Amino acid sequence: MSTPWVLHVDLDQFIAAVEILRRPELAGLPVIVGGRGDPTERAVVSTASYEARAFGVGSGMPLRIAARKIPDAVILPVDAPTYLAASEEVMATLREQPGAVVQVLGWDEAFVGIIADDPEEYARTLQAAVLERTRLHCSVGIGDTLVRAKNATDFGKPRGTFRLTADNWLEVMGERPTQALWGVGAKISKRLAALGVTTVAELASADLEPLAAEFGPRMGPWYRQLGRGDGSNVVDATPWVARGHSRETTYQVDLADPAEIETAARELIAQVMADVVAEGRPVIGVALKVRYAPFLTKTFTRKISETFDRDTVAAEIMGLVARIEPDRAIRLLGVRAEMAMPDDARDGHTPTPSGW
DNA sequence: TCTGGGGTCCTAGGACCC
DNA sequence: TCTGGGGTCCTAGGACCC
Repeated sequence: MSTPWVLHVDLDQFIAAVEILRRPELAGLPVIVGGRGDPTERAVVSTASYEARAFGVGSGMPLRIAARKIPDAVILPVDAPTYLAASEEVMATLREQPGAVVQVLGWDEAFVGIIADDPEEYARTLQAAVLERTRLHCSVGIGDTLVRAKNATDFGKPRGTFRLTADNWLEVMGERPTQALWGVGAKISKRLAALGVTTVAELASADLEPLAAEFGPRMGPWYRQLGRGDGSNVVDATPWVARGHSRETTYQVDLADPAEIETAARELIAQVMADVVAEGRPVIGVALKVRYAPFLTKTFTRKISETFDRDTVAAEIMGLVARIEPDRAIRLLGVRAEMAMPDDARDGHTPTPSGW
């Protein structure tokens, strides 16, 4: 009998794998991709190859620390256009699979909705197609909901498949910490622990009232649902519409001079406006993010109720720049423009990690 | 060891209106 | 004289994801 399934396709060490494709001599070596490839700069690791991960290096780690852990690692700069091109080929391959509904989640992952009676067989065919077309390996999580498919993928890595359904969810996930769930990070898992909830099974059977009191009427119930693996099984292929665009830069040397700060802000504004003009949608809000050294971040926002031209948008942002506290060194500046959404793109929705 | 850059969504509190 | 109750909008901040 054919039933609906959700597949979660995740490329194995995607960025590192793409780099190794064009430099095959790097295969088997600890490869780290991050920043401009210079470990003396302020930057973090985007992806580490499996060989590098064996030394404890992973995404998000400061490049400087990664280089210290693996002195002879190959450190490469991030080359976004190349990864995007590889990603588009992978996604095109997924869309060619019979009956596949594809929802892209990022460069290296997607949900694929299918109707099949043997989802493992479908997954293996899909993996072979991706490998043949792109020479990239992927892992596939199989589930009866989006959440279960997403969580299943880790158990299939690398190059394998794993199935999580209502039948084996608690058996497989129940004793794991809540942070293993997609959408529960360090902060939320700590607040859950304060309520006496440390495992997935405990979250799945927790009382709603304390959860709602702690996290609000929407997020409280949402977390318990995550703990159960329940939720939608609908894969949505609707093209993604950006809510806004932003640019931010961490300066290698902290900024202190007001003239320098103004120049930096104007550069970011020009970049963001270029993105917005390419979209052709009106700007309805702007924001300025400031990180004072060493690590205090502040955000100033300004909502705009009319459609403003680019000069007015720039002027609004410069008005926010004027609120930067003087006499404090600045490590990061970010500028963001929020755009009006098309009428049909703001339907009611349930809370979702990273917008699916 | 010292923390990138691009996004998304939720919550709390104040202002303002009736 | 003292201050209800509901609603909406805006701002700031927090948390998470890849």
